Amino acid sequence: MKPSPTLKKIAAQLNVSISTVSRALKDHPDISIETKRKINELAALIEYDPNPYAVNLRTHNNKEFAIVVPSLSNFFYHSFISSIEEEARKHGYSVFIYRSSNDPQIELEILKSCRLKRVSGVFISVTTETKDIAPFLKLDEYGIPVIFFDKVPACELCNKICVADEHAALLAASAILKKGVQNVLGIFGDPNMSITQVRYHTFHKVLNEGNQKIQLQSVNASSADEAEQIVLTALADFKGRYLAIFCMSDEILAGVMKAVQRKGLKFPQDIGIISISDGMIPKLFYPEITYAETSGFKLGKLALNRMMRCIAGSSFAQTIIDESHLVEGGSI
Amino acid sequence: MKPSPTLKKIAAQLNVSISTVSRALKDHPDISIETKRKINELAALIEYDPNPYAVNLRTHNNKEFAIVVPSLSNFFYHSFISSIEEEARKHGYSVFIYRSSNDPQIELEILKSCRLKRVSGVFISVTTETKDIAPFLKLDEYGIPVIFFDKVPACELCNKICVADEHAALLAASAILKKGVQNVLGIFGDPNMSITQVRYHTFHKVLNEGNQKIQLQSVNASSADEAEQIVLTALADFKGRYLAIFCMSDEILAGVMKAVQRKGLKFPQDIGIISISDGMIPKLFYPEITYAETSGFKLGKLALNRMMRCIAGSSFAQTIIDESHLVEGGSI
DNA sequence: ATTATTACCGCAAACGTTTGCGGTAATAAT
DNA sequence: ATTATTACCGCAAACGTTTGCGGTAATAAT
Repeated sequence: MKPSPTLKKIAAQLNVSISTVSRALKDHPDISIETKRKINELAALIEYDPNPYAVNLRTHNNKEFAIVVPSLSNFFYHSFISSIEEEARKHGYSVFIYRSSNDPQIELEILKSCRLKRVSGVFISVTTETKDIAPFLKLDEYGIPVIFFDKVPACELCNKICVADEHAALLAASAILKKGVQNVLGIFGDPNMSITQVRYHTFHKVLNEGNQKIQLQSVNASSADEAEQIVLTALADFKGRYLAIFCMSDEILAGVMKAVQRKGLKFPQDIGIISISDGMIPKLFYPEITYAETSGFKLGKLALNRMMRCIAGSSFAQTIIDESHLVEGGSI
Repeated sequence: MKPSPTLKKIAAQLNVSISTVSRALKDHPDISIETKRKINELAALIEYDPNPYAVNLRTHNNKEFAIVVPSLSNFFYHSFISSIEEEARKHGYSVFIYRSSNDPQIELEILKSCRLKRVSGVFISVTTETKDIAPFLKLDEYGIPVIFFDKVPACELCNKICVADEHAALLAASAILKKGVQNVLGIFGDPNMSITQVRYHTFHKVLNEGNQKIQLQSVNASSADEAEQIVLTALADFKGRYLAIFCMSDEILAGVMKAVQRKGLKFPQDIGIISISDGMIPKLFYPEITYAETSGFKLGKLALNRMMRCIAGSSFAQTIIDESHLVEGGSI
């Protein structure tokens, strides 16, 4: 366990003061080029790097962003995080990721840690059980901007970056209308989640506003297995009539596909399928599933942009919503 | 931007010294219960939390692990990381995740940051281009244990945690033998990766040692699309004969399934499929794909256990290899 | 030859902790 | 009534930086 190089050691070796070394390494104009040269040389030789704890204790600022997510296994997060990281690096920030395991207690600990470490900013997708936004406001009090994404709390004066729930649902519904399908089964997730409500509402509104007669049935499924069962019974109900199934999420799509394969149905001939997705699952099937895309990439750039403004002093709260687009796969 | 509570403020308010406050909060026996009570009360009231930078500067130890991965979109990582986190929490450690984007340069920066922050330990899956292990040895010099997992460098005296490449390939090959299939197509990934070599070697060895006459053909595919093409041409070659396809990875499985669906083949009747996987992709199909599992969960526990021993002073390098098991899905 | 400017550097305090050591008042032992 | 013990607390240094301020020697201006 060898000791780390410090300013003090450089100073002693070169018979100068610690302040001089510190200033030389920061290229301060007060220091002569000759001493700067000597100091930089020695520093490079012994591989000096400033102790971040000492620096932070003194200066109270670090260049780090924290991203907090409930889980890692999510393609949307993946693209969002990649995007943020790439952009943050350009601004000289590094980012690390915390995982809350969808546990509000752990989330709280993570937030506290972010606060104590005085990170420059926090991007967070909250737990499904997160109700209390006080801890987030507290971060703000300490001058740490918080930007919510994907799973956002119901809070007016927060910065939020949302996937295009509404637009995606609209695109999917429009696609169904264009196909002239008569019977539609919509499968949605947890009815308590705002994402579900928005998608449900928009989907229904668009389908009902179209001047076609559509028999629309909607149900909620809390798991892939449940979605599978729903489809199996629906297939019996709609026997003989062409049915289009709308899947609100990848998880539901997975269950639906299980049922479709189990029954040996071909799409788009026997049945129509359309989904909202980040694009991974839909591409596993043939024909590929048609979906309204919710990619995190552009959103990440927007989020970081918003963050930089917050750091620059903007206290203006804003909700940014991405646009979606339809990816035709041939499943409807 | 309100100021943080500090020991000094508590001390001033209560007319005691900073040392007394510090000791009281740590339940030091030198402090009377009465003063302890007062101090703890005030600390709770103003929500005092020690400044981690000051603490670390003084004590040189934090209770944090870093996990470094090339990418987040990987189910094996997901289970491995979950497992590590869960276990680490029990030991009072928190963990954060760094993402190298498979870029050796970024990886280097992350390692440096880990070193400067004197994290308690690093779990890392290296970049595919990482050749130089010097930076890792340097961490060791500073007393920071490094445990490699999944993508590990060729280095004898390192702690490594590996998925059960050999065992998984063996299980898959044995399953094929048991089914008595005559024609086998093995599709493997990048032939330069050690993981590919091990799986290839074992798979071939087991199939050839079985005293059955098997026509085995193996190819490498660097993408899902390539795997799909391979299957399409193979189906023409093996026309009329029952074929079993072994997929070394999820990516290859995805390509294979594309071809199988495109041709409208049913498994296990028309074709047999078996894979090595963490279990997500295989469960999307019906029947589910039979696969040899490479789960990170148990491995994570083992890795953390090894880490705790390293921290306790063990300098003994060890390679831990997980066992795999076959998950029957009905695809062969 | 005195004064003002410039170039260069160091002192010392501060950030917020932890901890060895010593010190006083109260109690217990001679 | 003196000495030894105990209970409780504070001083001060240290961790490794940064930075305002002042200070000296050399140069430029009077």
